[in-house]
Amino acid sequence: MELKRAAEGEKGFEKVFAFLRERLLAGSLKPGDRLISERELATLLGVSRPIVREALRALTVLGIVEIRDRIGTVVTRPDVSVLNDFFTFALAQQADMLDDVMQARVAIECQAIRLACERANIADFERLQRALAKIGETIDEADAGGMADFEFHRAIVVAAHSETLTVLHGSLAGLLTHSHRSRRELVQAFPSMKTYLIDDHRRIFEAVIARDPERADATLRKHFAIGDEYRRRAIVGDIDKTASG
Amino acid sequence: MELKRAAEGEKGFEKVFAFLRERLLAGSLKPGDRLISERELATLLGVSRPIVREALRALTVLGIVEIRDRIGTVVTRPDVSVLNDFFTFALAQQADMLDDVMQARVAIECQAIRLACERANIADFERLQRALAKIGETIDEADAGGMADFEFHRAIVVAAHSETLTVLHGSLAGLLTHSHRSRRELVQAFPSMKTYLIDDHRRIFEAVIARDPERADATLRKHFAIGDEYRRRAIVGDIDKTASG
DNA sequence: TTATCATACTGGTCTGACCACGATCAGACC
DNA sequence: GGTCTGATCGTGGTCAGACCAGTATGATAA
Repeated sequence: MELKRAAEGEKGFEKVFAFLRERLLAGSLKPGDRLISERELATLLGVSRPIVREALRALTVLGIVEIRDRIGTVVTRPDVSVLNDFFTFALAQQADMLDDVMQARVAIECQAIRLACERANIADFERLQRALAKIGETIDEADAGGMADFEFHRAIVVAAHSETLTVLHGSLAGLLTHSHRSRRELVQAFPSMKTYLIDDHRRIFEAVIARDPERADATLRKHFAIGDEYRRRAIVGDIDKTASG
Repeated sequence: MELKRAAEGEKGFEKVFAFLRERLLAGSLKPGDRLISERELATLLGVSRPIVREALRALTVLGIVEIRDRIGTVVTRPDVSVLNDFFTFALAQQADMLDDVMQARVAIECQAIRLACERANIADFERLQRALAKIGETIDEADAGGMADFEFHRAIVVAAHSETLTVLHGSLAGLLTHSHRSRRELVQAFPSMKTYLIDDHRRIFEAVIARDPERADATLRKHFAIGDEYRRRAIVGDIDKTASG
């Protein structure tokens, strides 16, 4: 794609950034590797050092690279915390993005649970079971409860044994972390939510145990839909009429 | 001029970045606002211009700000597409697992098609229709055929009207681009694949038109599964016994 | 009033320098 | 011979001033 014009057409910052991007994407620069010095990079690409520093700083805020004072620049393992930075900024005005990110999380998790049904091993089952138990134990605690919820869903993705899905889910879930707290406050407003949380997660767990992808997917999807419904009611101010039907 | 390094604790880049972050989070800098010039910012914070540029560039890659040549730096509306860079880099480092990335793509696309069933408008339908027609027209061409295939799937995601999904799909599809060519070569080896390609995409299209999320998801999922099956056979060297199964 | 042009300002970049500190290895010391 | 020490070199971190190429604006000319 656009990787090939790296050394030629672009100029200045773009040139350096594209150069490094190419190496990073191609795999010739792996996590742990140390880049050549800023000065060498500058002369190599025919630009000045400040420009090189712009590019390195850009990669730094993207979490791709780490500049170590008086040591050098090393490639790091992508860190999700970058997304939190972005998210903090993004949320300053545009709160509607949350729903969008949530859609992506649902996507990843539903695919993950399908794979989990195929690939999960005993250890995965046990992890899910522990997370499920934790959800029951911490149902009345806001923070711990949210944590337990998060752990359960993470366990699903881990059970899929797909690193890509794990990374994506971790990133997306991280973005949603900020809203977790407010979401858990719903539990106080909607007493019926407690049984929903416990039963729903148990049903999801059972579907995975049964290694039934379709059921697991459907159950998980329904789980998210109900969560949305609760949130919708909270906005409307409709307090717990769920039992009435 | 005196150097006031101990002034604010942070220094250099951090100082500028923190300064701007404050204004951005506090809301005193809103989208559309134009920042003061780099030179003014530099003298204001007691740093040099290159440092200011590092900070501005950092905000640029985060999608918070846009540097316009000879115009100035303006605050932009946060855009999810900045995550594209991050995900591209992050996923590239585990590129050995193409199949893994494919799973993520399936995840995104299946979720997208569900949303598309709800949100697609006439323009989306028309785009899908055009892409579908293109697939039929280019069925015998390797490159154009692959492009048409990609366009169709992209049209699905676009129809979901979710920027996050679009960005993620774009990143993942980009990573899979390298394998596209080899995949299209299968069409030559498996004549039956032509009807598969055309009919399958048409069925997917019809499901979206019918606004039937379940059917669309299932059909799309099956579409991917069949593609996998063809690839598996190609590896085994089993040439076109598809009609039998 | 309108059209043209000079000027001041913007970002984009380069050059060359200084600092403080880590790494390294030769030489001194035990 | 082995260990310690210290000078040198390389690194990132930063600065100051300069030039370029366009834009925006206002003053001047038509």
